Amino acid sequence: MEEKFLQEEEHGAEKSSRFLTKRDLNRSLAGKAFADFDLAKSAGNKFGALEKLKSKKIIDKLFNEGKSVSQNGFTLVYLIGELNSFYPVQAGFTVPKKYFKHAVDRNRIKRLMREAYRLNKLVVYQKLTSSKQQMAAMFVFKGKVIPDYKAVTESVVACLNKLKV
RNA sequence: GCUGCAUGCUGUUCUAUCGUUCUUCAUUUAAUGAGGGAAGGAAAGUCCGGACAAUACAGAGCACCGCAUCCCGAUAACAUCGGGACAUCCUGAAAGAAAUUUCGGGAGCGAGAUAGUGCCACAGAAAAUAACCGCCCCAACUUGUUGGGGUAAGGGUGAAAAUGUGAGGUAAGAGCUCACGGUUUCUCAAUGGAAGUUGAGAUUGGGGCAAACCUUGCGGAUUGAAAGCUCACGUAUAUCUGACCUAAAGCGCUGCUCGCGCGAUGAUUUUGCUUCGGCAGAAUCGGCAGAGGGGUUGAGCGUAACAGGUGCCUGGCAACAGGUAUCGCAGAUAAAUGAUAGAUGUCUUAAGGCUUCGGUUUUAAGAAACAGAAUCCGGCUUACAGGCAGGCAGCUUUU
RNA sequence: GCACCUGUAGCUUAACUGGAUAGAGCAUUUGACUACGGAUCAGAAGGUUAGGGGUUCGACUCCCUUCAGGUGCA
Repeated sequence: MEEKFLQEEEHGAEKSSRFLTKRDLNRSLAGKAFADFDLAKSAGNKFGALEKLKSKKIIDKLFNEGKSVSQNGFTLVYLIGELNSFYPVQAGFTVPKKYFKHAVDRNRIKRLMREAYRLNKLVVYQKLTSSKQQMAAMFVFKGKVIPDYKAVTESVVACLNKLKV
């Protein structure tokens, strides 16, 4: 089941290759060689576009079939499977509109979560690389008050450690 | 000087480390390096007006929706903006016996109540063809009652009672008459660029509500960037059921109506040729309702150069316009513009030093709002810590 | 982003074309009945009609505005 959407992506990529742009080039190249992923070479504190979870298909699949762990109001939804990316993990961050009406507050929490993930993602990368697996992940904040950076870091690290990979 | 109110402007700055996004160049083939750009006055609400895009469009009437004092101007346009005027409302002072008027300040989100319909609870005789009590006249007799009539001065009810006050007049009363006011409409004169204002004269007797229906005037084609264009993928006008129509069913012209047009020698789509007038070929063709099944939901463009910003000059009371110089100023899409640490400016509090008692300075602690672009502009509305500016009101001090 | 709808007691809802004290059911609470509880009977409390402003003599109702909640889109 996990291999299906990868095949579809490759299928589409080949057929549309006449209309490729720079962005498409990155995508097709990244998709071809997860097996060559070198932790030492690509690792670091960066968090580029290819490490972000953007495909609507995968996100739908993630919320339908994924498992979750939670800590202090932070929920991490994840799904082991193959991605169309070079990296072992693609991650996204979201805050529901229910408890935070203003876009400023939602953006602030997402930024804090992204920063915490960026600085602490190596643990997961090492695990997944050693077991040759890929994972889609989505962090959801369900609390009612805006947390500070310290609390966010603690909770995100706790979530990552709880993962059973 | 302090406090409060509304208005306008402003909306701390910098360094280091680690990062995000767009873009240019280089190395070169996937990433790395270097340079540059990266939220607001409201980016918000989506309340108006446009640009832009697609679709539609011979025509008339009706319906529907929106706007609404008047004048002059501004603007691409607006329900917007600037300047002025009036109705109306609030408030202070003065005059008068009173109605009311005059002057000052503030608001002013406002078409028509003699086109028609409707509504005005309770109370009250009566809520819009006013007679309950009262007042007056006449008649009758049982001599204080009944009947007929006149009367809107007085009573009380109410949000509102039929033009206010005074005098004449009368059987009693009444704009019935007069004076002074106010209301409606008109004429003349002065003044002003105009709306209007002021004065004189004539006329008038009609409660309120149109943010009730409505009438009048003006305006409005519909849908919104999830528009739309290109590419890729895919493609079904399948099939079944129901009632109906059988050359008029229907289709088109804005939703409806009228009217008109088309309706198989036809219509629509499409291919080839062409002397661009057409010619030839192919495919499809009654619609309605329901059931039922299938596919896509990726990429690029639109998309960042303009009713553009800033400075200066000119015109204008101003909104704004013209000229000139200069600048290029976000472009994401599960959605970039951040995190940490430190310094700095502002304010508050506490302690200390100096002082010409107005302040100034050092240290420590704390505070800093409303809020995040999503096609783009012009407005409106709402939110907003602190600071600045001029204005108004109150209190206090000095002269 | 665009278009639209709805707010009445704790909950579910009435209130006519503006007219007065905003009415009911469930829940809550007090008392009665019972040995106790339930059911039943009698009573009570609970409303900024989402907030603010306006029109009107008078507003849940009409108009404007803000807030909250919800719906739809190729």
